[in-house]
Amino acid sequence: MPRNLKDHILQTASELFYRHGIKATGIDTIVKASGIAKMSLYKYYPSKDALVLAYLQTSADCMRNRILTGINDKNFNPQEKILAIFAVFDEMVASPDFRGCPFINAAVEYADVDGPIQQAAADFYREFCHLLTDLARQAGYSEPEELSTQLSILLAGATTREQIHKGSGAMRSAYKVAETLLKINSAEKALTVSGKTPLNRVEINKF
Amino acid sequence: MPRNLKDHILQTASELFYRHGIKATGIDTIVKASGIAKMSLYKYYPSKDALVLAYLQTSADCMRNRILTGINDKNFNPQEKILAIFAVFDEMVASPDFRGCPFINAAVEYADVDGPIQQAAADFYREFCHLLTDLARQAGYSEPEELSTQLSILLAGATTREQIHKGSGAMRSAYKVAETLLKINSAEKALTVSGKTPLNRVEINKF
DNA sequence: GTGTCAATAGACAGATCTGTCTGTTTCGTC
DNA sequence: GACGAAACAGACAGATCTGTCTATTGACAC
Repeated sequence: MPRNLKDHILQTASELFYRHGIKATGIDTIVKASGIAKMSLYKYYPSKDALVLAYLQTSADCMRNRILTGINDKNFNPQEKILAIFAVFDEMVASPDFRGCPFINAAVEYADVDGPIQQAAADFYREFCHLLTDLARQAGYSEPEELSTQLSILLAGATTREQIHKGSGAMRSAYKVAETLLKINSAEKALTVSGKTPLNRVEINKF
Repeated sequence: MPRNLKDHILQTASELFYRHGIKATGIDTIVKASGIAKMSLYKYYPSKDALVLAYLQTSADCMRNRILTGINDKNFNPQEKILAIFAVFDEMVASPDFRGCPFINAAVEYADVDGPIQQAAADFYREFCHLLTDLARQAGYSEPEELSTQLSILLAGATTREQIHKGSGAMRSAYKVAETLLKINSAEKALTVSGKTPLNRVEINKF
């Protein structure tokens, strides 16, 4: 059912790369699974590395979409948006197909290569932290970069833990910690600015 | 300089596995790097998988040693021991040879294999969480398992982040969060038990 | 010296992987 | 029906990987 051959190849390859790992997925496996000819694959993707890069690209697009949809659909304030990101991640790890973060996995598989694949993985991570920092800044926190680092650590750690022990509920634990951090930093910031503790407006409570 | 041939092979293999990845390290590479004959390797380790398992075993031993040394040397109380674990991890990620957690990396490389390698990785993680839970219980926290989950998330997340972006100081951020969590949960526990807030005894401040 | 045994050196088999090449088939357009 | 481009089918080269095999070296006990 390939509406577009190039996309069909990429989609099949992406599923296999994510499920079994990149190095464990050979070209012949992709060719057989997608039911296309090997020459067609090499026509659209001149090498396996090119295909892997495209896979990481679409993974980044997909992730970005899910996150932005999750935080922009309802009219959340910045603080609520941050917590909504944890809800998006909780959905992700709950999927039966979940097998960790594609970027971290790729970075691990291409250990010593300081090439485009490592770069792509690091780039997405950087972009993601940037989003968190922006939200923290918009929410008015005094140390947005430190806070976003802490939040990204929680997300990466819970993702990893769910990868090793599926269904451990790690993302919900991470959510609780994030809630705490937002409350505390919010209070600190308010104290330094206005001298009194603001209301706690974090009441999404998806969990 | 092989005092013991078997150990020498394992040590060389371990360094290569950790630095370049397991699948990226071939038997011939190990043979050349260690300066031994291939038959010697297969005499002591009947397959590459056996060598990988031994690698994970020694990694676990090494990690366990460092952690236990870090928390048992001085006479820390349980709360201080928990924070001392973060100090040990901060030392680890600061090493120029640091390239992430060997167990997580192995689990990622052997994605779909539900065999002994995945098992060994999951086992260490479980054992480690157990230690954290015990310490949390000894410290008297009301929800030791939830707390240990949160702490392990912080450690795994900071380890991952340092792997992707070396020298980002993620472990110190994780340390700060851990400190906060210990304070807060300590207060909660004390309130439920005695009705008043205890002194904050966490004053290691290695950072 | 001689026998024994661990270790070496390196060829080898068989499998697998990436990437190329050669035909053949299919299908839309004229 | 005829043409041409796209896709298929699969053999093939060359590299690499695991694991085995043979022949040789070297050291130590007797």
